[in-house]
Amino acid sequence: MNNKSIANLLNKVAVAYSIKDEKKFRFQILAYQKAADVISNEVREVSDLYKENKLNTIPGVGASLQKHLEELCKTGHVYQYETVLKDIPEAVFPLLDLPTIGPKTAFKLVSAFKLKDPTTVLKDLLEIAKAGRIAQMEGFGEKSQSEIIKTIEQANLIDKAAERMTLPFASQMADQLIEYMRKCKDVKEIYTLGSLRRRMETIGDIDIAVATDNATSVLDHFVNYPYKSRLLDKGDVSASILASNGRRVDIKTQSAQSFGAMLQHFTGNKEHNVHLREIAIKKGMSLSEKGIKFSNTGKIKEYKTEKELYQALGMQWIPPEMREDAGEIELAQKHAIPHLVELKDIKGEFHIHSSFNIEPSHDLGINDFSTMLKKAKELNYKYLGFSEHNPSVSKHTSEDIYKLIKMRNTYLDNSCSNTIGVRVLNLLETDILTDGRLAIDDKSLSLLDASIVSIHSSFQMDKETMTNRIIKGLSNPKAKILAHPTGRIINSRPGYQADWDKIFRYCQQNNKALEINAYPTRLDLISNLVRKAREYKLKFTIDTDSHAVDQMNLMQYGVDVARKGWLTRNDIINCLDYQDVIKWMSK
DNA sequence: GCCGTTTTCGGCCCGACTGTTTTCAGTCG
Repeated sequence: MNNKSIANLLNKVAVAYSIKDEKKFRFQILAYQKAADVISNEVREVSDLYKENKLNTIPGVGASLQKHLEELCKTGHVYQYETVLKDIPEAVFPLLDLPTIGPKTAFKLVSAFKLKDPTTVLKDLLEIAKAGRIAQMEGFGEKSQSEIIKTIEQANLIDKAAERMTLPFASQMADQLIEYMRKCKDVKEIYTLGSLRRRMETIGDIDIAVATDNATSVLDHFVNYPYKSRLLDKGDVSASILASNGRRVDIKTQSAQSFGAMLQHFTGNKEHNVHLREIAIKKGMSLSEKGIKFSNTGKIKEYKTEKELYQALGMQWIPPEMREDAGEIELAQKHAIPHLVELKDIKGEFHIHSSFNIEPSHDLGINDFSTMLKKAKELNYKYLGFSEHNPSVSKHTSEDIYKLIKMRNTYLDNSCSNTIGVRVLNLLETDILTDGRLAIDDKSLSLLDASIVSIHSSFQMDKETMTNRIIKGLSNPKAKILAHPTGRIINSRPGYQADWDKIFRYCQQNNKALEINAYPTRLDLISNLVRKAREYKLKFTIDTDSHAVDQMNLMQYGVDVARKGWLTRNDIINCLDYQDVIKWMSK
């Protein structure tokens, strides 16, 4: 059973407790939800932690949950959960995906109409609602009935777009909207909120905050957004639309006077905010989106900026990317928040695919050396590493491969790099073959400053074989960077199974770097693994993996992931000067 | 069911919104 299904099970238990007696089980419900949340974000598999006897290292898992998880890993089921879930029809759960329907409502509906089949429950309920039978039930009315019809029909529509957006996609969508919103003179300040502001790798909805003295004017402007497909909601202070690409956009307005409190509140994440409020309570304060209420006076103090709000709670301002309740609050209380890496710290990159044809195993880039070098100059880079895929092994002898690489290097040395002041690194993206050998031999590798190595085949290996394969690939002295380490493709392919602790330890002991790949559907290494790798004091590179010159603009998203992993510029190889990069590569 | 620079017992986040109600339950972020 993987983490996702375990989290799913714990959430179901929470739902069952809500239905049975929400008051009585109030804190169990919270505990189960929290554990489900932690486990769904945990990079270590629960089944592995069980084998290593480390279940107690999962935050939010105490003695009782630990016992249940052990039973689950051992036998595949948990007696107590089965007992609890016995009275809850499976058809309840699909209804919970509908907005405005929670455990109680779902259970009432499923019971009243004896809905059994979870695969057809939405369709069945829609027919019942359309026949007007819901409005007759106690606690329901015409409005809730039409709301149910609307949300089920809407769910069918939205389902196709149910995949989360990648960060770059959401970010560009928000930029476009923000540019439009700035045309309204009443917009004083405008920011993204929620997961987008926290720079999560994938985003559900776009949330926007506006500081204004005239909410009506701002909201009127918003609902006239040209790329709107329809209006979802509009109140006095907030509104929601469905954009023409099917994505939901929410906007919230607030006076500049308490804009900081609102920004903080809606940036989250939930656990971060809960933790802050617990701290506030101990100081006799109560925290909300309006500001801080002091219990001795009963008065609410407003905050213009987040910084003032965090200060009032006795801590440093926390960059949004770090707000996950992963220890950042404790750091802020000690005024020890690291100075996170910024885009301007980046001095070059190592993973660029040009169009120079060395008859590679995988895709070529579409632009030539000089085009990419000019772009590097524009970005104020001091160096650029070319990392075409290695010449295909099946079609060439090792002697052919040697000649191809040598020819590329000659062209590169004669490129425009000297004239424009961007140094060139002779690199290559070399496949780690299934047995862990690199795709090209040492003689060819000797032509390079260093090699990026990566997995491009046989993703389905078992964990131990894959771990050994990666480590063996990295063991070549020329192999310095492990590219897109987990191999995941967002919304398409999960990463391969590997023992990350073992790989991180190897990298630490052997001076190897992990890549943070900024390509929109990769964003790999993923941020929670970055944070883990950081504990090993590893070095990282941030690369765009560009196959076209415009993709070099995507560096920001790699920096976002690095920041989310708490990295400073000292952790990152491409924040070094050229000479220090060369020194590191030859170590 | 979890957790500990007040605690191993006794706490555990906050407000808005909505609909069905005349004071509240359920849902959401």
